[in-house]
Amino acid sequence: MSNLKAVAEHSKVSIATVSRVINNDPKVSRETVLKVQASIAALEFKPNRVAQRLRSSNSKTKLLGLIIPDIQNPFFVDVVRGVEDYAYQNNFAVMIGNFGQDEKKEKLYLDIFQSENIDGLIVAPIHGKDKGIENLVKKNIPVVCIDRGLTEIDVDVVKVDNELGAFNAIDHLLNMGHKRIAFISGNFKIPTYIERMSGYKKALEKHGVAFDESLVFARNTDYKSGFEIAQKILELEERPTAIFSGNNLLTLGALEAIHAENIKIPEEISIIGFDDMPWSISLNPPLTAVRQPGFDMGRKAAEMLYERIANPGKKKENVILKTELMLRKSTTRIE
Amino acid sequence: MSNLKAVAEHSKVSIATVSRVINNDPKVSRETVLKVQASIAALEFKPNRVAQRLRSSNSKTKLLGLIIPDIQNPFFVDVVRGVEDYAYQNNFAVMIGNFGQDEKKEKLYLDIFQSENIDGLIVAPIHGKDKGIENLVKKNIPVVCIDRGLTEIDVDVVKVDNELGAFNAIDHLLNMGHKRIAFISGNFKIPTYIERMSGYKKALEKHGVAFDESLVFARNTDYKSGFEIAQKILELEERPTAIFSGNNLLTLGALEAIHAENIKIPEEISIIGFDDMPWSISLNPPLTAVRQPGFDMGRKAAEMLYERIANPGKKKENVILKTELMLRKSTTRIE
DNA sequence: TTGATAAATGTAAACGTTTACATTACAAAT
DNA sequence: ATTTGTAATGTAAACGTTTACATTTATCAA
Repeated sequence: MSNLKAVAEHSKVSIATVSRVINNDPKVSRETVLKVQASIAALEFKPNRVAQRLRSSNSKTKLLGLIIPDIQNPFFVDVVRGVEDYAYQNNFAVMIGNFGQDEKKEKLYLDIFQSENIDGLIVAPIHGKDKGIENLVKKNIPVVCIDRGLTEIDVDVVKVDNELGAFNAIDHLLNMGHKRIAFISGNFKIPTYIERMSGYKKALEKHGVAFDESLVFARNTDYKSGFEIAQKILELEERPTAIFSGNNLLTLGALEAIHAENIKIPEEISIIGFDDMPWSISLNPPLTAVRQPGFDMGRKAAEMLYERIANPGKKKENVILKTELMLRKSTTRIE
Repeated sequence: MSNLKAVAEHSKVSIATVSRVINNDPKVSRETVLKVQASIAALEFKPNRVAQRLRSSNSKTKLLGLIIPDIQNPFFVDVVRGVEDYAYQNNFAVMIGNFGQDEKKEKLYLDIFQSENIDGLIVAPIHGKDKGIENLVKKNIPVVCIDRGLTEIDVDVVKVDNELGAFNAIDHLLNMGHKRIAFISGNFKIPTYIERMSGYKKALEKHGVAFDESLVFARNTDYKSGFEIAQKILELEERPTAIFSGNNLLTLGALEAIHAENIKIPEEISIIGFDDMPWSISLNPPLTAVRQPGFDMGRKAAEMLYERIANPGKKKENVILKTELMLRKSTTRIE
């Protein structure tokens, strides 16, 4: 690869001048700008971003870190797309780390990204007391948390009103006459699920239905967990009339378990899933789901990160986006 | 962040010695190793990967580029997971670029990744004559192509036998008595679709069914295209009895169009999708699909890249993985 | 003509590493 | 006592930029 020096020699100026040209420094004459640009084109010179990043701490070389819990979860894919969309428009490159709910892996990515001198980080913390992320914030590295916040420290957050989202879903079921509603949750270490649980309880309260702990199941957030938990639910002596499933992978697993038992949805059991997906409408039957605006969350987070990089001292923000209950065919009224 | 110098001062050795310690250079005494390691721990020193990368060209700082056409396509998500899995085990970091079938964006990522001094690149070329990628290969930057190869130049490739995959699907439909089989394809600039088309034709040939160009539709590879093309297909005066859909997003779009018209699958129309997905089994009805081993492709590509980095001169490889036809409920026999 | 001021360009240090080469210390061989 | 060899460590240049500061050149007022 050609470098500044080569360009400088080619156009018979100093490397400083070339550097100024590529950085649009106004104090270089029109004439030399053209000359240098010609050389740059001739030699197909591209500035080395590694050297740029090493030299200048002030985010000349735009690089952004994005750490997500599970790239198999289409919700996070939407988030990635949102971040990437904004980044691309603003000439940032994005480095993605996927930690699959493995705390060690999350830590590793935190370290690597730091060592890569990223300008800022967007991350979905594995839990609310994530020390690794706290440290970054304390070091004044720009951080925006997504989907989940941090409890011990003030930080920018973009999330969804999980409590209200869950509340609305359960409220809908209760309105349709359901009383025994099972909840397939993710691990309660994850703040999101704590909030959804809280929405679940509040809705029951509102309708004067007693909370029954034996209807709540929390394991991992993957397909298999959904499948296994649903199997257990279906075996219960007094079978629930409805299931509220905590994320899209759990829902898929649950659906498979239900279909495997040849149980009819919604006649024999109703189901609402958290997370709406492109295929929800093509499922059997079309799934009633709580829609999270993943793309918007990603975009908003990137935007906020951008602002924080530009202005590190500014007050921390807490953005809460709305969910939407998408009514389809997987729920029905019972008496 | 603390640096080599700080550690050197703390442990009263030269920075060269510290560098040797972090690189496990055998020619440093047991004693000093311990002393330096203590300082490293005390100061929480992490080597700056940017500086490492700048200084040493020989891939000390393991960084890998991965460029994919569409992160919304779960097939590519599987590929990403495969690559990441291998990378993580071998202490590589992965930088991901998603170009959304936009050639400009692909070019930009190619440039950026190069400027980032990546050690190697895994990429799904936008078409077979991709000059940008050709250039990288010519510059001896380790490159592995995935899903699609390059026609003009010898390069490592990991792909799937698209022709055979499509052949088997169409053969299955023909065996069940279908004669008018529509093909919802992606753009024929993309080699994958050329190959699938070829399999489609060969199957027709085998069964002595005349090829009817008006049954082939090629547009983009997204949800919307699938929906719109399916609408057109359903409006055809003589409606096809089966649809072969070129990728999972197209399939989803097509399904929605079919459901919107209240047309029964498979009684009124059969459908097979290329790409099997976790939710295929929960679709209405469970979808017969051609399964591509995305995760394995990703892992294999990463592995090959690793080998090429270690041994740049080695002969280029061409790995072709098998597809599998997952028989479910979206196809039926007709007379 | 001179001196002052501004504009354009150049010089060289710095960013945090790696590494070729030089130096030191010490044991073993002469 | 001198040489030789080896192991451990240090010195300084290099990677490709940016940028504070210095220098040159041009412009213009006096």
